[in-house]
Amino acid sequence: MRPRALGQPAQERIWAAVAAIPRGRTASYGAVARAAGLPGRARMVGRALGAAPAALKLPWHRVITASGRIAFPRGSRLHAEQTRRLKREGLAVERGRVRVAVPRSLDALLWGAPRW
DNA sequence: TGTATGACCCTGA
DNA sequence: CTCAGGGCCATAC
Repeated sequence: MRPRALGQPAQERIWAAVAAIPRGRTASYGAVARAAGLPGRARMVGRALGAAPAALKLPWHRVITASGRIAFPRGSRLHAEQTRRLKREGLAVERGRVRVAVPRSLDALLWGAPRW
């Protein structure tokens, strides 16, 4: 028996939750954890993303911290990469902080931001 | 077996 | 807004 890292099911639920984040929207690590049935385990989300096979093509860039910031250190390669991808989806990113560029509806205004 | 380390979060000061 | 403290838990050493 091969030691299952992190517990297969949990990791896969996290991947599924991330895959479900709509384009142009974001979700916090904690929100993804809750959506995956793992409340309080936000750290596991980052770990699962790092371990995710590239073939899954997950929208990992749509996952940010609860405070609306990019989790990677400023100046790091991944920080730049995530910023680029978010901007390409129409989101405004300034100093590592993500802001809704253009709210498309009242719903977006009321329900926008991190939660989903 | 024990300690350290994070793609985190929440509360309080 | 920042900072510290405590919680979380799979991994690495």
